[in-house]
Amino acid sequence: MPQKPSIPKGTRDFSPTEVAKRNYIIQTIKKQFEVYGFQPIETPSFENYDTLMGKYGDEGDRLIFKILNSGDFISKVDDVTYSSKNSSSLTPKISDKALRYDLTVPFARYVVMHQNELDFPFKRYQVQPVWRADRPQKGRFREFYQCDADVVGAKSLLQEVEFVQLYDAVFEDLGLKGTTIKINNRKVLSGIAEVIGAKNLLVDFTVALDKLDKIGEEGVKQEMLAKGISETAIEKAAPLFQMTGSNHDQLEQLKSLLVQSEIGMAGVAELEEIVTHIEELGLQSAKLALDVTLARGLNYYTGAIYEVAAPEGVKMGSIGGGGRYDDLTGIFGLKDMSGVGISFGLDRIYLVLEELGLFPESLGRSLDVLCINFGKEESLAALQLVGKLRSAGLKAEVYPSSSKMQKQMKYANSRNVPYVILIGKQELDAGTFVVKNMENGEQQSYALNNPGEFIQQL
RNA sequence: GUGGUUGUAGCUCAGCUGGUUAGAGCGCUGGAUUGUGGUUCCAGAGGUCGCCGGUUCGAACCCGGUCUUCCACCCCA
Repeated sequence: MPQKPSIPKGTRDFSPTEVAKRNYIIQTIKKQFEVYGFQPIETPSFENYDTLMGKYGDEGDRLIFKILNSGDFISKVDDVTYSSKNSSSLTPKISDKALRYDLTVPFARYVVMHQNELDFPFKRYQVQPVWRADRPQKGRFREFYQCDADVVGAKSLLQEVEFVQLYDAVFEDLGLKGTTIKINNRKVLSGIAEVIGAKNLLVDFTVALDKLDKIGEEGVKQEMLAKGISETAIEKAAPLFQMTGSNHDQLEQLKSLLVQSEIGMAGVAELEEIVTHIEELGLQSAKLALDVTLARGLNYYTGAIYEVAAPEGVKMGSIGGGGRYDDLTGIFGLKDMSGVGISFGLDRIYLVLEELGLFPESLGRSLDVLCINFGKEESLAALQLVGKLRSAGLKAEVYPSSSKMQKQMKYANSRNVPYVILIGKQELDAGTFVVKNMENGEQQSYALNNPGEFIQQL
């Protein structure tokens, strides 16, 4: 009985066309990363269990794919743990490796391990798959690519400014107009929590606030109440729900709200500097928008937070995100190493470009020229010609067998080949080859000993 | 992790209150057309109805389980 082929939930096969499109996005991103001075590194697909666990919160721990130990791992578990049937205490005893969950934590580990070889500030980029044991949905996979660029060892806000420009540059290159780069600052959120007297409920407060555009003002208030935030605190936070106007208008409103909070004012000052710089430098097609409700779950962010929204009308979660983390390497024993970085979600950008029809047409072209095969003698001449075309950098091939012309033409058609070359008996005798333009059907004849004439026409 | 949803030919989908040999369009293969594709005409191939079990004289259809898809939570790229 043959096994029915299948792949795990949330994973995908990629066809030649899909790979071409994905590579197009990756190359565009990598090119800008390098133009901005980042260097590539790669890290293993799986890390030590302890490297990853505890870095992403309880929710994150649940979504990490653990790798079962090799050998007779179960016999090494003590009876008490084994019979307790408690997954969280049993897992670390039967698994000491786990699949990479993102690229930031492995990068932090990398920086600490290689600190003596690195020149700081160190700017690295990394394009690799990550894995999450999530339940798949549209734009959510269990295996997907992240494209990260981070700087460690530089506290200057100029880095934050550059990352906004980098986002803009990539989306401009991809022809993706109208993206919104949302920006906020963790210090502002801390300040607000402080001012309203909910300092110890910062996380619950920000998570609830983050949902404003989704569940509305009433929904947010209810969730805050449910999380134990007092009504007077929520009352004080009320101005946040009505923040309107330009980035600067909103900053002014924040200032009056946060005047009592040192950390809050520091966050506002940072935001102001970034926003002002970007205004002076200008952006090509993206829009920078201050969004006080932007929270982002990852708890290692300490300063700026970014999130990129697809153009209006495209229903898709964020296509990129990032921020400043002052002490990411601290957990691995390297103190005072500030980092800031951004990430592009390749798979989601793909879906957005597909939905908007923004992939260049040439990506579907796997072949520039197909040579029709008329028989033994003719195909030899065809191979010689194809060799010259290949030297000129054209993707060219001879149809492998002298099937019916109709079949060969159909093949050319379905492979989207723009030019078909015919070398039959007549041409061979005359020392010529005929080029058929598949788009308009026009045919032109060239000398076999001078294919350069044809190549120049392209 | 919670709740829901989907699965029929390579693709997109029909298939009535359970009732003979499960259909269409597109695609594919062959022919009309022995040196010309994307239009047309003719013919043909192709299906364990996701999988396992149950109810029934009888199941694509009803029930249970399982896998998958998509959606809402949770969270997130």
